[in-house]
Amino acid sequence: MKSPQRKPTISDVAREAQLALSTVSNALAGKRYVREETRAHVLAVAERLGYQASRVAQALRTGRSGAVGLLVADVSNPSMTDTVKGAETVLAKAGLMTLLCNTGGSEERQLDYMEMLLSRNVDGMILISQHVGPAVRKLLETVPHVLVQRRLPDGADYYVGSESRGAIESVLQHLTSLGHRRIAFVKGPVESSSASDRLAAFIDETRRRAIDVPADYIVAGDYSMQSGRSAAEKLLVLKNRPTAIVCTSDLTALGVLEYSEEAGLQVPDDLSVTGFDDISVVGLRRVGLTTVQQPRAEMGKKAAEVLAKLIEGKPVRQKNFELETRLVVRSTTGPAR
Amino acid sequence: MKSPQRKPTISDVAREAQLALSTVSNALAGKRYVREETRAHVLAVAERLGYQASRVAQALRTGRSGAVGLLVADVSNPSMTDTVKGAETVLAKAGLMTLLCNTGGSEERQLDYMEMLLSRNVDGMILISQHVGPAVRKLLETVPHVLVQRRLPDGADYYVGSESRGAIESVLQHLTSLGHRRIAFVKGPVESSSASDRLAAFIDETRRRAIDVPADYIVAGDYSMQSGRSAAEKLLVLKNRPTAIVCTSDLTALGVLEYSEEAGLQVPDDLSVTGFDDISVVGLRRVGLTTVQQPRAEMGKKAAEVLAKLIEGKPVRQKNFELETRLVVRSTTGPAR
DNA sequence: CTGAAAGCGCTTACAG
DNA sequence: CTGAAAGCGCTTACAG
Repeated sequence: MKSPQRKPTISDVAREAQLALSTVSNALAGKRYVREETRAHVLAVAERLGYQASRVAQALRTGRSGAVGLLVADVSNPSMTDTVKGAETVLAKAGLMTLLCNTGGSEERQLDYMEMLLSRNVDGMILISQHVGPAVRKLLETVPHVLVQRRLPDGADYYVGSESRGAIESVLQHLTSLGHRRIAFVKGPVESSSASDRLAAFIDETRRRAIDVPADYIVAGDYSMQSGRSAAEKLLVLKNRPTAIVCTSDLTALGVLEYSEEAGLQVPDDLSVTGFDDISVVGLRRVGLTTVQQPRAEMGKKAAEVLAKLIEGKPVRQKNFELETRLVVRSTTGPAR
Repeated sequence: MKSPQRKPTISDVAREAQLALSTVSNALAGKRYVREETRAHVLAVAERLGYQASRVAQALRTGRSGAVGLLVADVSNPSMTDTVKGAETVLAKAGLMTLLCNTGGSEERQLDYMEMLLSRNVDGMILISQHVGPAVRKLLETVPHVLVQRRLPDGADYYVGSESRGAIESVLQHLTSLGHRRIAFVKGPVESSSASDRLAAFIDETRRRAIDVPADYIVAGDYSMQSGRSAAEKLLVLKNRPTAIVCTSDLTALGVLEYSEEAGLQVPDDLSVTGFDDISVVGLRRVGLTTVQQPRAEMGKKAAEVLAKLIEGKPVRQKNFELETRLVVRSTTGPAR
């Protein structure tokens, strides 16, 4: 009579099957030469006892935990959430569990999490828009990892992002074709490489089109809705007010819209606004935001695919993956007055 | 000279500190009687070597993994995402890591995940809107757990939800005060206890107010935007068309709005619509959805708090937590014509 | 093809 | 207050 509480272990299976522990292990793993009958017998006994191998013991013995750390600034931010889901789904298929770490954008919390992950022997990490300073890199050296949306300029890491330059280019193409020449820009967080890519693209593209961008047309932001509001607040009091505002996140664009409409402006008659991401709600006709569609779920999936390969020791030749973006024109952009 | 690759283990610390392994372990754990000087010495050596205890080894030895499974149907669904974040944050503070499991609403995947979690010796589980059938309950028996938003009628589990009845009551109070008598209702998924709570409340409250609800005023839905669209499609062709549609999720309400406006109706002049959740975007003036605010983050936090206590073996007397909801009136509801 | 033994890195009685 | 030893549940050379 076994205690009903205790989970059966591999020894229980071995005893019940009248075989050595190692034979059971080999049979279960499907490795080495185990006679077909033996294996079948082992499997049957394991099944009957309801045996489930302890991943904890396996992890200790093999050094591989079958788990991956997923670090993200804010899981509840709609522009991250699909990436998280995409990554988790692919990881699960690859037999890897996801340890979710919501860092809130704090480097300290990020480092704490990373150490916890390392003490749990994670097989790898995915960092979505995380800090990549020296302390972080130090820890990353010891483990396979993929960076998403934020990287270091040296390009030494595996990186998945989206194509910034083409995106900004298509936004400017669209706005200038509507006659806009006074175009402002709301930046993303300074630490973010994708934010600086977009800014650089904006500067280059406006220059190329001989569009003059006064210094006060470029305002700070951090991808949040609130930063959109304050950006709008600053831009709309300018003497030579912009006729269009390019935002680098949908939430920011929504903040700009909200503030501008509260201030009595008509969109798009008085002001055109563009976003970045195409989060689900902005496609509603009530919102109708013109924006750059980013393949958010695909970015998560791609990052997970690359990481899974790295973990399995398969080579991944390409280091940088810049997925394609696409401009979606809706109703927040119109002809310049 | 140590290999730079290998992480230091407790033996390394013991050797370096010239002490027995067990003394180091005791010093680090802060347990038992270890002389202050000894402890200080151990700590210093551990620090110097950069020693981090292996959680994997600890988990195997103690049976406690310090990890918790968080099961959710869809992390990218804005009505779940704050709950996930709230739970993760509180768990992290309690020293528990979160294993994220995106089940996609499939009971099979849920069960697979649960077995994986069990094989990893998780200390507990939080199930957000998950299945709670016999197979699931069987597995739950072996581990502390808290259910969120969906429970079994027997009330045997710890449960965190939101107050459905008062919410529906306030919606009906609001609509009837605007003169609505033809009020339709879009249901949530049938397996969901909160969905059935809301339906029951709707039926009771309309009856109490002597409002007649024809059978075809109550239509199926699953909280998704798409189900809102199809619900609207069905409702708007009825001969005796409703003047108001009560939805049990914001996404559904957005779907209803979208379809109705495409069909040429004016909201709220031709039709009033209410939601449930108050996800962030519906508060924008462009959307302006009248809805029931649910304390989503708090639900996650509460669930995590309860679970953390259960794991620490502290008693939690209250089994059911129904957090308060609040009606937020915006611009999708108006007088019945 | 099968079995006996060591060991992954810890914690915890137990003895001193 | 400190140390020697067993054991958590596995996998993996190694020998047969």
